[in-house]
Amino acid sequence: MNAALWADRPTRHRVAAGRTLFAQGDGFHGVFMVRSGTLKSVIILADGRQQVCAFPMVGDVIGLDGVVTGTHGTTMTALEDSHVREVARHPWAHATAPDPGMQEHVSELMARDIQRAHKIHALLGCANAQERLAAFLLDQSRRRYAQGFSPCDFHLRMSRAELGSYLCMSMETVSRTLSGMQRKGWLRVDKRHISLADVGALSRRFGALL
Amino acid sequence: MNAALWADRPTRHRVAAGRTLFAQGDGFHGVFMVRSGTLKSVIILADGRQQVCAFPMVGDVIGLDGVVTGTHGTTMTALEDSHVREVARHPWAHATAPDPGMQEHVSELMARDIQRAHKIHALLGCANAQERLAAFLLDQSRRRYAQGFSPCDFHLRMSRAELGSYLCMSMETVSRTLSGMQRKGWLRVDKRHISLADVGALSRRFGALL
DNA sequence: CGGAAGATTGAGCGTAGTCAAACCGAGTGG
DNA sequence: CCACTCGGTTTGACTACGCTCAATCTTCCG
Repeated sequence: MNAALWADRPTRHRVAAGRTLFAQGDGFHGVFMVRSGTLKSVIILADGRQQVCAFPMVGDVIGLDGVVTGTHGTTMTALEDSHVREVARHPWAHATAPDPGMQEHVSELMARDIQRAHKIHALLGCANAQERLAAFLLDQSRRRYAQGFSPCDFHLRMSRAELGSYLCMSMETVSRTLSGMQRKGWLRVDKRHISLADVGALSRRFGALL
Repeated sequence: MNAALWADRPTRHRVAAGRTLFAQGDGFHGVFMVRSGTLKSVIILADGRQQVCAFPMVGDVIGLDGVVTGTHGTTMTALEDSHVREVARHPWAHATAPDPGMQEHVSELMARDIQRAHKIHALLGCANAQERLAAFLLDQSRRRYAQGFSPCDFHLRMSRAELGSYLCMSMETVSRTLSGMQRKGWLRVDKRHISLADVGALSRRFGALL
């Protein structure tokens, strides 16, 4: 809400593309807010299987999951050169009266995270491959638009495999489904660049999923 | 952590089986903690499709998602007669200095919710029907055990259809998979009663998913 | 130029969904 | 007491969506 709250905290970090901010199992460092760029949050199961849980972007708060256990539950890797700001080192571990305004704000962002997770759960349970992908693209469109960019043209920062993991489908299905949508004239795909032909029509067809 | 914090709040509610505590779209009432019983949290998409997001049980905090938007994002229905306690009516809506200890505690529970959501996402992405169901049963086993009950015998409070929705599979697949596990001698199924034959063996085989 | 990583496309297969029938237990009422 | 309904469950048969395996192509970069 009011980012100026932490203006006096000089705890900025640059995370180069491909570098990890923190890894699953690491001791809890703190909570960060993404200032620029895109990252991916990955869970690694005990047997090595991996799952992308989120693609945090500008404004998102990351590292919250470590609050409970004291160790991070996911590995956070930058998909492109990104900047994050540490908004709280030990927001709840120390009983030393924390900044109430900060905690209030972080709580709101946590609630938004929970809501988002529920929606993804619904998406995975209710939607097929095409619907999932369309919903994801519409979400990306919205978020880019909210940042002042065109809602019709944007670059995906993640590989087909990463996107597939996030949406719980194989990268081949991602590729095939994108091709199919292009064949239907809904969008244009050029590598990772997406041009939505008619955002309104897409929203009307797939908006129920968001 | 210290439930005594709110001991002076007499805001308890009884929710009879089948009744809803709050519905999607309702104005935000408050945050509740489950004191007894089991509920289900359901998202209803714009086109009517439904998705079970969680089965809150004793100790879980519910209603958090309404904090951001001011309206509840899910419908919360009791699967059996349950009791909840309102732990905060408007924890963040009013800037009037809220109880910092309460907010701290709620934040921890929100973080746990986020972690849980990530694990479910991983489960849906990485595991097949059998693995999902086994992971769910092991989770139930643990939670019952944590409440002082046997980890081997417990009652499922939800129907096959509700369980299937939660795990993103059809109720027929739930039924078939349970039958298959019984055939392998891993457990006994009698209606909604589950008897795990060897929790250790199950954990060894499917523990990687939790 | 050659190697690597990502993306696309095809062929074949398998898991889980859909449709349908039968079963079961709990209520309800004739 | 039996017949009936109704919701939940089980099981079968068939289908299809998406996965796996594999080949090809592009782009990027040493």
